[in-house]
Order: sequence, then C-alpha cells, then structure tokens
Amino acid sequence: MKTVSNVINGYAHVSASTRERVEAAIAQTGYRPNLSARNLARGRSGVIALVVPRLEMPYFAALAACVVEAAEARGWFVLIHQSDGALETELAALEARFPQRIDGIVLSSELLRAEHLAARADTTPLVLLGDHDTGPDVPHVGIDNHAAARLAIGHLAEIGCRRIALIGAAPGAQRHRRNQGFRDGLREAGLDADPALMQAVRANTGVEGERAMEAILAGGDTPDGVFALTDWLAFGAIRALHRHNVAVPERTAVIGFDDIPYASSLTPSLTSIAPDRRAIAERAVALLEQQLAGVAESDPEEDRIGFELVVRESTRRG
Amino acid sequence: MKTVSNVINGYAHVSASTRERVEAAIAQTGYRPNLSARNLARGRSGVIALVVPRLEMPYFAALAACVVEAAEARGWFVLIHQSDGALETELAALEARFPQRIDGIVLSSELLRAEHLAARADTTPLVLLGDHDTGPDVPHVGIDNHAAARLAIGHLAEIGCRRIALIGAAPGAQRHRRNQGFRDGLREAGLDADPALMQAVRANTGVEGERAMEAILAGGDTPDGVFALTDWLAFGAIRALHRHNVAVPERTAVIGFDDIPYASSLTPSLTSIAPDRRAIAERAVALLEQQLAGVAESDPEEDRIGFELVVRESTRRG
DNA sequence: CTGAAAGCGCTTACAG
DNA sequence: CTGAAAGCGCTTACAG
Repeated sequence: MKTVSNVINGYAHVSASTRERVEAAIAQTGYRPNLSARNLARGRSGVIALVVPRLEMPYFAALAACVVEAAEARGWFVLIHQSDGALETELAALEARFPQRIDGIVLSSELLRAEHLAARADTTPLVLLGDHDTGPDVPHVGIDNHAAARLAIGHLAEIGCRRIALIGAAPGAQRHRRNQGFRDGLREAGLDADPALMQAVRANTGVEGERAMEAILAGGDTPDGVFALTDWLAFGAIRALHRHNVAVPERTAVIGFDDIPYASSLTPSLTSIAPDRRAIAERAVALLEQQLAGVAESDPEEDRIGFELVVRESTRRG
Repeated sequence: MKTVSNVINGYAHVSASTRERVEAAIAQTGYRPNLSARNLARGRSGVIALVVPRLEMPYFAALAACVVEAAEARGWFVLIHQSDGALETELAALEARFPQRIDGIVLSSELLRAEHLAARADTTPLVLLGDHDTGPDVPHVGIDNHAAARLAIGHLAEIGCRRIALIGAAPGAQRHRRNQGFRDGLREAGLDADPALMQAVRANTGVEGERAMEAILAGGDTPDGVFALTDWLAFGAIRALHRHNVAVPERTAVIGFDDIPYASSLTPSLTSIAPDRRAIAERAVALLEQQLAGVAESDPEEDRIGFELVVRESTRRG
C-alpha cells in the first residue's frame, strides 16, 4: 500500500501513529525491500559503473572502496570495469557500452580529451575523475592537481633541492595540471626547468619509473630532488637511484603522488600528496544522483576536493 | 514470448530459423535484457557479496577484480564489503546480514574458526577463501598453503640459508597451514625451528612486519633467511633489516607471499609465492552457482588452485 | 516447437 | 492522509 511505501521512502504526509505501526511491523518481520522490484518499478537499473585503469593499483582500489560505500548508501551497486588505460575502453565507457544498463558512470580517465567529450552521443549521467582538462561541460571531481604539484615542488625547494627532476607523462598530455604545477612551482622557487631532467613514461608502473630515472641519470647529471607524478613511478625511481648508489634522501630527495597505503612501508618511506579519496567518491556519486534527478547544479566549489602533503623519510634530511 | 526467452537463455527446442529471426531482431534493436526484471522473476537478487579484509591490499584488489569479472559472466553484480579483519564483521557476513538480499557469499576470512561455521544458521550459498582449516562442511577455494610454504623454505635452504626466521600470525592461529608448512619445510631441509626466530604479528601490515623483524634482531641473532607470510609483512621486514645495515639478499634473503603487483618495483624486488587469483575467483563463483542450483558437488581436486614461486632480487645471490 | 497468461515485489498516479 | 489498481520487463508453467 501507498502508506507503507511512503514510510519506507521517508516521505512526509504520514501520521505519526501510522508511521510507528509500519516501522514496528518492519522491525518485527525483518523486512528488507527487494531492490530488483524497486528498480524495475522506478525504471532504474540500480547499477552504476566505475571505470578505473587497474584495480590492483592501491590508489584506485581505495577509491573503489569509497565509491562502493557511497553508492550503496543510495541503493546503487557498483560495476567495476578496468580500462587498462586503453582509449578504446574509455570511449566505450563514455558511450555506456556495458553488458548491462547503467544508471550512471564514474570514469577515472587517463586518455580522454575535450574533443572526445564534445563528441559524446550517450546521455547517461557521467562524472569524470583524474588529472586532465576536459572542459566545463562534464562534471569533474578531483583535487587541484596544479596546486598540489606546486606544493610538492615548494617542499623540495624548502629542504634545499635546486635541480629537481620530473618523472611522469609527457608535458601537455594527460597529466597536464601536475606538469604545469611542476613548472610553476619551480618558477615560484626561483628555479629553472631543465628538459634534461624531465622524463615522460608510457605507463604509471614501477618499471617505467625506473626506466625514466635511469634515462635521467644517464645524462651524467644527478638531480637533488625528484617529483614523480605517482607513487608507483617513485618506487621505480628509487630503485634506479639505489642502483647508482645515490642516497635517498641525503643526495636526492623523492616525492610521489597519491599516498598509496604502501608509501609508509618502503625503504625509505615515501613522501607524497594525499588526496581525500573519500570526499572524491562521495561527491562523484552525489553528482550522478543530481544528474539523474535533473538538478544539474555543478558547483565547482564542491567538486574541488582537499588534499595534503604527507612528509616521510624520502624527503627528510638532517 | 516463451520462444524469445528460450533463445536469449540458450535453451534447446527452438527451430534454427526462428532462432535466427530472434537473434537478428535482438542485434538490430540493440536489445539488452533488464536484469532487475529478470532477477525479480527468477527470485534472485542478482548480487553476490565479496568480503575481504581491505580492498587497498593489492592482493585482495586483484582478487576482487577477478571475482567481479567471473560474476559478471553469470549475470551477478558484486557487493564488495571490507571486514577490516574484525571477527564481528566476518560473523555478520556468515549470517548474510547485508543491507540487501544476497544470492551468495564469497568470504575471504582471517579469523573464522570451524566452530563458527558449525554454528551457522543462515543457508545462503557460501564459499570461503584464505589460509585456514575450517572443516569439510563449507566449500573452500585456495592454493595448498602448506605446500607453498614448504616450497618457499626449500628455496631459501637451496640458496644456502640455515637460520630462517618466520614473520606472521601466531602458530596454531589463523595462518595455520603456512605456519605448518614453514616447520615441515625446515625439517625437510634438515634445519631446526628456533622460537627466537619466529614472531607473530597483530595485522598484515608493513608496520607490523617491521616491528616483528626488529624484535627478532633485538635477540642479537641475525637470521640469514626470512619467510614473511605476506608481501606487506616482507616490506616491513626489509625496512628493519636496512636500518640495521643487514644487506638483502647478501646477508639475509627475504621471501614473501601473495606476489602483489608492487613486489617487482621495490628495492630489492621481492621473491614471492604467486597464487593463481583468476582461477580462485572463477572457481569460487562457479561453486556459488552450483550451490544455488542444488548440485552440491564439492570437488576438492577443483578447489585446490595452482601457484608458483617467483624468484626476484631479494633471494638472488651471487 | 510456440503463444497467451499469470506472477515476481515494488512504485505511482488515481480516487476517496 | 490512505487504500485499490495498474504497470515496470522479465520467466515460467500451461495449453496447444
């Protein structure tokens, strides 16, 4: 009956006594609504998709856990898809080409550009995560990567680094804002960007970080600071530095990005930028719900999530 | 109509021409079945629960990704829950106390004992993962932890280790089989188990691994080999060894367990036991489906999953 | 081998 | 403020 439905869904216009009677009956019988029936009646699938590069990356695993929780609170299940950083897969997600119907998409993209988003035909509610500039049309939740990168460089400069290397994606490409923050951070510290100390990578893996660091060291010039665009890249960079007998942090300080759980278990433990993942997930799911309800109030203020610098051994000198 | 349903669900007794016509129509209209309606009609929720200690642990993240894939192939969504290694949460999962109805449970348990399973009242299909002996009543999917631990010790003995330390849970407790494998492996190598070289931990984290290694070294006796029951513990152990200026692997070789993605990015890269996670997930979901269908053919042969030893720098000498 | 009908458990106008 | 009825899109006996 309508009344019971009103009580369960928390609508008004139910007398207190009736509400109590209904709630007592629910408690007594241990009733749990059948989500399939509810979704069928509501015309929703009850499922949102979360697309991340790889779930094995602790950053995305942690993020996924937060998204699962936030979605569950709204009666959604999360279908986790891995893109492996393939543009084709990201484009498929953009057009909601999933085996099931989907109420919304949270897409942590690596490769998508503004032109891909402009060409989007599908209308499924969509929220983007990640460090890239994709224009104002699609809601984008994340930290201020530019400011975070500047903070990282400022920290290195403060502990005395003068020749700071960058390990990460190609300038102007995906990791645009962190790249730009690196350059601006150097400028603010009165330092120069040296192309010989900047190395692109093909993937955010330890192996690539190691290769990039090797390439920089092969130039004959040992930097006294390294900014890696992700923690995993930093791990690899430290491997290369060790092999060349470069002491970390004494000779070369290293800072990463993401603050993955293992950052504190390494030798040395890793200084890193820690985004507020829980807030990112919560906001992303809330935005999906707003889009579904038609209230598209994109609030840049709310979409900008907090972060902090966590200082550990890899930049602790003296 | 019944015929269309037969085609979609792959049942027999449909003429080839009719089948073709139906399939053509499906392809043309881009039809995708509504899972809510299907599940409602079938009396399923369409959701299975996966309970792991923490999704941030790369081993469980990788496992979760495999489970999600295997489940999706059978029309299931996966509700991921984190137990934080709390017995209370594991018991709640055992009794299917989830916010939603659940078709089945895959429970990667840390603390559950045979007595808890014997006392189970709920009848939701259940599959256990993990290293513990819980009796034959509940299907249990996993590698032969005893054999894997013996293999690890055999490897250490082979490269010349004579005094091998153990870092992990208390003997007789959760990690029972790996513990037992450690002891039997020592015996097979003609070595003795020294209580002074065995340290329990309160959690499978780097901090705990570090603390345990410190405690062993504080005994004044430096082992020439360390078997850590998980990779994360091994990371911490290596931190402690570094601090005491013990060279890894030259003075002390270290082997972990799980082969998490970062094992190859560390300094030194970590030797580890690699379970076939994909096979574990596939088998677990298949067992759930069998239980739901009432064909309870628990095949110990099938439930025993393969693994391998991956040798890396932390045990490579000379 | 195939069609017509009922039912899965909800929600939502619609009356009252 | 609350009850009776229809409908969401499937599946499944049931006839034929």
